[in-house]
Order: sequence, then structure tokens, then C-alpha cells
Amino acid sequence: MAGRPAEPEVIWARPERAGRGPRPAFSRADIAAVAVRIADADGIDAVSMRHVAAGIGCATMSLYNYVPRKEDLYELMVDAVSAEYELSEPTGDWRADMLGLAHQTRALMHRHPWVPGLMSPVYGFSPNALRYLEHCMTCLDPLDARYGTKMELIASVNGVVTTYVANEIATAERTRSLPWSAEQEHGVRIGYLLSQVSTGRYPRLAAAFAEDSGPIDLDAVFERALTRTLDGFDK
Amino acid sequence: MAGRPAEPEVIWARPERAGRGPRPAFSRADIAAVAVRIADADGIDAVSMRHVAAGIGCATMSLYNYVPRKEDLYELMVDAVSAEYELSEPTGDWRADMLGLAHQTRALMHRHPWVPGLMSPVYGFSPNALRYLEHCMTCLDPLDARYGTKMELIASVNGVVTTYVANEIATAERTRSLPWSAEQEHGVRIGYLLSQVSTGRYPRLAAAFAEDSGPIDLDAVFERALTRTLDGFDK
DNA sequence: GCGCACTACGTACGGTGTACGTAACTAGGA
DNA sequence: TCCTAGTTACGTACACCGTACGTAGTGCGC
Repeated sequence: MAGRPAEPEVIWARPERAGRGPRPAFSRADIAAVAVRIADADGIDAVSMRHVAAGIGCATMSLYNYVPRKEDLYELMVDAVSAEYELSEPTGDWRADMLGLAHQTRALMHRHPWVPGLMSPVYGFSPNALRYLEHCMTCLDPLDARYGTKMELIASVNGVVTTYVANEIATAERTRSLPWSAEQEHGVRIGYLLSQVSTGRYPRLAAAFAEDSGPIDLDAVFERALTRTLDGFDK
Repeated sequence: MAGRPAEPEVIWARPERAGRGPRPAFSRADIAAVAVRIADADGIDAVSMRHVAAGIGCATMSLYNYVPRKEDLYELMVDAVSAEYELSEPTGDWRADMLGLAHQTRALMHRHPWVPGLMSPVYGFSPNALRYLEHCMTCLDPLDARYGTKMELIASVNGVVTTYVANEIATAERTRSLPWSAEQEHGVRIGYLLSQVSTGRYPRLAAAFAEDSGPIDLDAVFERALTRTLDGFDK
């Protein structure tokens, strides 16, 4: 009669080992690792309670002893990959430190393309998230500002990185689980876009397309967005 | 044998009325309106092909004559609410114009809380999106910059608004379809957070929480984020 | 040592997207 | 003008999904 709670619950507040029953056969780390592996390999939609349970080697409903709701599984996953941050000693140059962290986040999201899509549903106060936040705050020690402002800085940087990489991934990954190639999809959409723009109804968009026809340097765009964000907090 | 295409397809490139068969009983506008109404009332998860079909008054599979894939239904929805923008004449003050548009976006997303969650899966070149983009470009005519830079400005502003409102909504809306109240949920999470912070492992976070214990002025935070973003493009 | 809280598991329910087959209908080409 | 090909409309069916619930076995706290 245990299972799902009738009251709200943060999974991190629930102890891994409950006092009473037989000792659990798996750890949260095991479960999170399997879920991450599935998501990396087959996309976030392949992360079902059944697949994860099969992956760790137990029956579907047994997984609910460890993870009361699927949302909590997502929380475990995000926390697990958050452990990949290399939180090295702050250098004293807060801009450089934050830039480095932003690049780490971008690389992390490229390794785990499902992360941006999980950022909204996940509340974000997991153990590793707290470690990350505290580290950011430490990097920002040299910055003369209120704590509230520093929080806004961290949120802004993470927001920029998340939206930017989400776009990168959405463009690259749209083809996953589709029966045609990314080039086909891209070609069709660009074709439609050009057909619309060339109607003359959108003269400025047409001019914009004419301006740089070649492929854009995504890295440079990312760097400029970051720089501008940090500039907003630099005095 | 019509139905789903074997090749990629942009729904906007497909004509509403095909030459041959009987005239369609519904328009895309009807379908989008019903889907938007369902999403507004019961959340995006309630937007299923069955519900929408029932809403417009046809069998489930008939809907696939109008909307080949569910993703396309989302595209219709986002385009439909994009028509709500009031694209009034540019004033000549590009900062004021962009601020006004950003506020419109925020209000729009509050009216339709499912929009932020659909921004990533949707490609974003629907008719109304193109109108919106062209209008932004017109507002930016007074700004002396390359078209590419103006595109980055628009993307940045929309990114800030989207992530910001997504957070607002995620916090407010997390309780939807949960058997407990938002206050309970919030209380439990804050309680856990405080218990962690008060362990002493996160001294700077503790200081940040001590700094402003009262509720934060979300509108002011939003305004500051916008201002900083525009500052980055102002010379 | 007793009892209770926990683990483990199978079954079942209501929901989802959508492939596929069939019948009715209408416009274009002969 | 008629024929036919392509479209609309609809029902059935399949493979999934999250998870409520009941049952059996296990081991710690009292």
C-alpha cells in the first residue's frame, strides 16, 4: 500500500533506503544512468517507464517504488547529467568563468540533446543543480552586485544558452524518427520559405536573405549572444 | 489512398482546397480555433486528435485529411494565436517598438500558456510568423545595423521573453492536473530547498535567500532583462 | 517474535497517435 | 457527356503509453 503519495513530494527529500523493507535492488544513480542512456540513444520519447524498467532489469511497476511519477524520472536524469560539470576553481575573472560554464552547458546539451526540452518541466533544485548554482555564485564573488542581481545574471546566461542550443538541436534533430532525411526536410522548408519571401510581401526579409546567402557561423552567433548578455551586467 | 505523405511537407504549402474531391467541410482556421480553445481550457495535453476532431464535429481519422501529422496541428495553433499581435505603425523609436512587442508576446503567452512549450518543436515560418518578423524588421529600420544583426536582436528578445514567461508559467501552472494545490507544492519544494540551504553546504545561496526573503517583483525582473537585452544592441 | 512498512510483480484500464481499408463524392480529361 | 482518378469521410485495429490496484514475500523496529 506504499507506492504513490497522496501529498506532494520532492524526490530528493525521500531517502534512497527506507528503514523497513528489503533493501532496494537498484540505486537512483543506476536508474538515472539507464534513462540517460536510452534518451541519448533513442530520444526522450523512448524513455518510458517500461523501457527504463527493462533496462535496469525489473518489472515495470517495480520502478514506481523508486520513482513515484515519471516527472521525477526526468528530474533524476537532469540531475545525473548535471554531475558532468567540471566545476574548477574560480579564476577571479568572473566573465571568463561564466563564459566557460556557458560553453560547458552547450557541450553538455549537445551530448544530451533532450536536456533543453526538460528544462521547463523540471523545477531545478536537485543536488547537482544546487552545487552548480553555488559554484556560479562563487565565480561571481569578484562582481560587485547584490545577490539578486547575480541570480538574474546566472538565469540570463542559462536562458540564452538553453534557447540557443534548443534551436540548434531542433534544427538538426527534427529528422529523428521521421522517414526522410534532414536534408530533405530542410530543403522543403527552405524552399517554401524562399517561395514566400520571393512574393514581395516581405521586402525586408528578402533583403535579409539576400544579405548573407551562405551558411551562418553558429559558433560566432552564440559567442556574440553570450558577450552581449554579460555586457548587460558589467559596469 | 491520400492521407499521409511519403515526403516531407510544409502544411502551409499544401492548398486548403484540393481540386478533385468533395469540398472540405471545415477550414484550417476552424480546426486551429478549436485546438486553441481546448488547449486554453484544459492544457496542451488535452489537445489530442480525437478531442479536436470531436470539437469540430468529425470522426477522428477525418482530421488527418486536414492535418497530416499532429506536429502540424501544433503549427496551426501557434500560427493562429500569432494573429493576435497588434502590429501597429512603427513609431520611429525602435526600442519602444520592440519593448511593446515583447510585452504583447508576454501577454499572449499568459493568455495561451501552452505557447512557450510549443516554441521549440515548431519551426516558426508560418504566415503570421512571417508577418510578425517583417513587422519587427520594419520597426528596426531606424537602427543602423546589418540585417543579420537585426535578426539576432529579434531572436534575443523573443528568447528572453520565452524563457522568462516559460518560467513564470511553469511555476504557476505546475499544479494543473495534480491532486494538490499550488501552495502545497510550492511550500514543499521551498521547504526542501530551505532545508538544503540551511545545511551550510551552500553559503552563498543561503546569503542570497537571506537578502530578499519577500516575494520578488516579477514584472521588474522582466523589465530589467528586456532592457539589458536591448542595451546590447544599442550603440 | 510480532507486526508493519517496504519491495516486487502481474493484470488491467483508459488514453494516445496513426496505419489501413472502404464507401461516397467531385472535378478534369476523353 | 461520361469516366475515372484523386479526394473526403469514417470505422476498425494495433502498438504503445502512464499508472491504479491487488497480492505475495521480506526484513527492520518495537
